[in-house]
Amino acid sequence: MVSHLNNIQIKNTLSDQSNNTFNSSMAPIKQSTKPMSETSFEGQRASREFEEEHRRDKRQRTTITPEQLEVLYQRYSLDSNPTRGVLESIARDVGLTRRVVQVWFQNTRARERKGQFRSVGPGSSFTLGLNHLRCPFCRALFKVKSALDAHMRSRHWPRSAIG
Amino acid sequence: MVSHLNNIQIKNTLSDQSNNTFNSSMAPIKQSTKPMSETSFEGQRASREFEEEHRRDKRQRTTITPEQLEVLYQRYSLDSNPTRGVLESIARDVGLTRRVVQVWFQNTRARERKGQFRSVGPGSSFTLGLNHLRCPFCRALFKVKSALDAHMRSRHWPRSAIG
DNA sequence: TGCTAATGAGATGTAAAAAG
DNA sequence: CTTTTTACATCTCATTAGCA
Repeated sequence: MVSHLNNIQIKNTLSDQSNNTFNSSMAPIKQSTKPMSETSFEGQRASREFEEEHRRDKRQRTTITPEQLEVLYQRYSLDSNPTRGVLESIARDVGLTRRVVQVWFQNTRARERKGQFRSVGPGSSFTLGLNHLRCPFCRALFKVKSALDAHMRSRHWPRSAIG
Repeated sequence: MVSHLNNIQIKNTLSDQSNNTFNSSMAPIKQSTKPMSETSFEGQRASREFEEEHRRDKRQRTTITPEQLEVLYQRYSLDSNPTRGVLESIARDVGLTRRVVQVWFQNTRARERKGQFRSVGPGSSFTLGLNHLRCPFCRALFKVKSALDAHMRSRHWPRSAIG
């Protein structure tokens, strides 16, 4: 239950960012977010390529790009519980490791259970802050739901709904 | 439960700024290469690299040139919420760090939200100090709107203003 | 002095880790 | 696997401060 009094726990993030420049200490290559080869999803991660050898003490947070997200959601709509093989296929497809994709599916399932999953349909919206709605695919912000809906329809058409 | 933190918890306010890119702090490279105006203060700033390491108590204000502004506004008109990758692309494009461009977009969004996309204070009175209109791209001043419009058309023609 | 780049704090989203 | 927690990344909003 982590009853440590880590409430206070001054986060070292302050010093983190400072000395976070690519140090020379080569940490054991855990191979998490390897710079995917020359797939269609390479652009955004260019700046992270020299981050592949992650820091020992730092958590390596993968930034999933909107393009990758779109594919992931699309596959998720087809099967939210893919087998290991399918998982690896998806991973290769989007250019992420199997582990990352797996975690994403786990988190997305949990998110959906909690009811905060891409409710493209009527009803709930992605409220955030005051009157800001964020598109789940790209990160565009909108002030009203109708605008977000229009954006979703035009830019991220849910073709998987066709039956 | 998600017991949100009511405790002290020193915030990691750095989360927004100085991220892990090759240029964390210092690095007087930020100053954009001034194309035409070779002023003297630039020289003294550049030659102060070493001293800058010790005294970084001063805030480093980047001067964005009209040329850079023009590109920034152009990209902004296409997408006011660029993804990380796009942001870096823009940064490379204009020759500024990603952080600077990011801050510019944040400030510009805030400015736009407040209804002052650029200049022109509240009350919709075009009075800018002394009945002056300022070009959003360069900083040229005009007394009447028609003059500004003409200037905009001739010098900063918005060819792709509409996506 | 006005405009605005930069900073700080609070809030939100979520990838990754820990607990179950 | 699920549920919960942690850490990090980014946003808004308010404020500070640098330069023409």
